[in-house]
Amino acid sequence: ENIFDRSRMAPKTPIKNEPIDLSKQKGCTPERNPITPVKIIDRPQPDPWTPTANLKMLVSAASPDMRDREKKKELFRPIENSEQSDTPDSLQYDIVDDTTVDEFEKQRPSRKQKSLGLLCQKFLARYPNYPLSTEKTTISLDEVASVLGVERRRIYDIVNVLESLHLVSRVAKNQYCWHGRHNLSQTLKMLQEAGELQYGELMTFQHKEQDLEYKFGERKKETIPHSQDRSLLDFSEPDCSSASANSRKDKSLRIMSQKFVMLFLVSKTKIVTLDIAAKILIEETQDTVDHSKFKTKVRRLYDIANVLTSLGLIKKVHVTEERGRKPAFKWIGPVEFSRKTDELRGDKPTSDSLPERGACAQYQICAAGKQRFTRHASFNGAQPCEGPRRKVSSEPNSPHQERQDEYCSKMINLAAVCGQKIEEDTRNSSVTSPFSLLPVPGDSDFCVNPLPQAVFPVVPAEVPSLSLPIGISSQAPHPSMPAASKTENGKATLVPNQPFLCFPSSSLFMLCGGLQENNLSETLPTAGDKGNRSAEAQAVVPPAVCQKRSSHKCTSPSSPADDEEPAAKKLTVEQSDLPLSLVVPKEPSESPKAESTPGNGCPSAVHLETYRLDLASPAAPEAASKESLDCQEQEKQSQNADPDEPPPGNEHISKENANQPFQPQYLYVQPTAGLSSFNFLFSASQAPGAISLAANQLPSLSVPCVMVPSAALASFPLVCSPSFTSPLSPVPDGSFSAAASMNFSMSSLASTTPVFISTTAMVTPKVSPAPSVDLQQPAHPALHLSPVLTRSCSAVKLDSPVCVGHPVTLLKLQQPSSTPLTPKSIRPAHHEAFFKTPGSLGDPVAWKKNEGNQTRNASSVQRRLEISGTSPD
DNA sequence: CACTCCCGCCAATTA
DNA sequence: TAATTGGCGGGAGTG
Repeated sequence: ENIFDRSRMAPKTPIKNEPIDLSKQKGCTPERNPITPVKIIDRPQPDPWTPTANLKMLVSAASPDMRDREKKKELFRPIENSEQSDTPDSLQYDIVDDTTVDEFEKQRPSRKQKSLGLLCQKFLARYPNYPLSTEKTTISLDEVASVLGVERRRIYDIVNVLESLHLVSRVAKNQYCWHGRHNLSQTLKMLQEAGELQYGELMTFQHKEQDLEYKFGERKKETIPHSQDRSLLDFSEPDCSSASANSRKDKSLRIMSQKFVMLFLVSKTKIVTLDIAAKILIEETQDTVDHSKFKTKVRRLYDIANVLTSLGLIKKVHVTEERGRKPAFKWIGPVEFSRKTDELRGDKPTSDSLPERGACAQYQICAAGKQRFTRHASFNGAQPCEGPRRKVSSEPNSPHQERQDEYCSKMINLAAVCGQKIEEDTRNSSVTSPFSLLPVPGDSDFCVNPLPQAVFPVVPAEVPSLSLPIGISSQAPHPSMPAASKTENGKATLVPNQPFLCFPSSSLFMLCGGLQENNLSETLPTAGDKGNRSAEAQAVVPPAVCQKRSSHKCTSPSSPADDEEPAAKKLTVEQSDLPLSLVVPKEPSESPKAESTPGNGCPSAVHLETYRLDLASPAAPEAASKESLDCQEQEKQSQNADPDEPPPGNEHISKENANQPFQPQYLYVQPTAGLSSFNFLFSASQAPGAISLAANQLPSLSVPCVMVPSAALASFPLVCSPSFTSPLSPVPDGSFSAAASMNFSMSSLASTTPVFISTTAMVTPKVSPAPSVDLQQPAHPALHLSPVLTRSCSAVKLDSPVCVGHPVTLLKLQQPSSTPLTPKSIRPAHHEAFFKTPGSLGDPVAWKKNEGNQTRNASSVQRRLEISGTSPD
């Protein structure tokens, strides 16, 4: 392509041709360039005349308009062509320019060519979506600005939004570190959680109230009264005392961006209209909002929306209301993860859990002030690149909150609910999905490091297929992304010589063999309920199988049935795919089985589907699921699928257990998008029942499990295995019951850092041959868990790292010699702070907030659940 | 004309 | 104090 371009370009800009750029870029960006669109990027490289930005600057100075325009055009062209339908025009345009004199060029590049969205795409094209952990990609603002031919100011617009999603972090002046999408799902989860806290109630309302106006008026009032909510929100408002300091921050594009994203994540329809968003984001009450302010907000939202669109997270649509057609954006990014969390947490969040989380989230998001988070460092903490942060000038923001938001969100929801027609915007529709697929087998990031001694049977080959890079990647099969599909089709990518499978960080899998002991007891009635939520696919495998897997791909017939059964299994699988994340409404009584059946009308199923739709590439999930299926899973699924056996999930499970000797079993949850951020590991021994076969159901948490951030998993092999059985399990809601012991590994750990978690005991990384077995779980899992956790399942939400941290069970190996991470990269402190439970945080404020909200939250949650259950959309 | 949103002034923050 | 960031809103491009 480069050549091509040059040939094309050469005539135009002789000067520009310099190879150097290429080298530069390479240096900057790791090899992996994303997708085709990236190519576009490549062009820019060639374009850049000078290796040094300065030079460029000079040149541009010399012949400002012309040069810039040319550059821009060139840069843009590729993108436009690929993305936009206008192509024809643009092409002509380009051609003309090329051939003709500069004069033509002067016809300024259409405004579109200068759009922030386009610029952002160019920007993104320069960096891999999933950079290797080893490579640190630093972004020099000056350089990027010069290369892209724009003023720095514009780069800030992009970077700020990216930073809000933790795709980049500020390392130093003029320097940002590119993280890529590795943490995106986690970030989104967090945002979702935070969003739920802030806006969750609204959702409920919307459901109830159909009348928009009603909301505006009365609802607003009602909501306001909840003073407690306020506390949750850290966003300081201008009025606050600290206003001066905070004011800027408050309005910051970053925060706006996060809030904006939250709205999407909270919204059932995933559609948010600009005006509503603007209203919500405006601090003042809606009524007071003056027009100018509103206008300004909208402008900003466009800026943010452009970037998000470039990221492939949203797309433009129009909603038709009574009043007319309004511009809106629809979330097309991963959704499930969020759902999962909910589910996991259980509907019934204990009062504690929710608040806590909320608090944590809040901190991150909002508060810059308090902790060192100034720049959202909290999120970044784990990342290698992290560097100096700006000082936080002021204190904690005043507790403030925007009631408005709530009601705005309500409104939004209502609107959505009310039935608006949504039209995709033609403009954006063409946008290609930004995600690059990089599930490269070889990629270090995705590969699990082999332990010196393969302790565990590693994930079977089957598994590998499962893991895809974050939800998106999983979708590879999607037609749009042929390349991906190919790779993925292959089942597991094993790294040569390595016992472990490579998988994208997001993917989940797992397993360890555990002992079986009480398993049966574990199957609880709850399982059924929970089952719904619970992981879709779980399988119990005989030990033999495990071994096989470990060493070899699943192809081997470890389990008789496993290998074959494709069709039926697939179907089941698909459903199962849905990650826990999906909001599966917990339905109280429903047995999972129904869900398990494909096509069932179960609400959960519906949701799942919906999500899929939302996903950029709908097809992907299925494929992913297929791939992902393990033999075990397949078996299970097959069983589930079997019409013959519709036994309730619990029974089902138990049955299996009975049939098969308990031995080390593996359970893995598919890494669907929802799950992407977290991985669950269940010991086989654990209550199988808990993990209902039913695909969509969430497993009951009663089972001891370990949740690990996907990132963590990716980097190293996990060992876990709480073999103990938990007695409790009867948590009706399926939330993780107290019984379940859960350990979270912190994402904070650098991906590279190996983490081992065992419910019972610690395992040294290298050593654990059979950690699970060896370690005995204390009788009561609760011990390990923080009180909070024990109390409320909800607290345990998968996603929230918050919960993590309980020292006892968790082992963090901070710096394994093996990992190259720089000391900086590892920042336990941050993480801890970030994730800590409120109690651990010790932040009084947060704590208070939590408490205050607890009751409320719980109620809201339930409401939500109900709603979700009933309305599949 | 309504939407979008580019552009760049200039203030807040940092270094 | 100089430089970096980034809020903000005028007003232009687009349909």
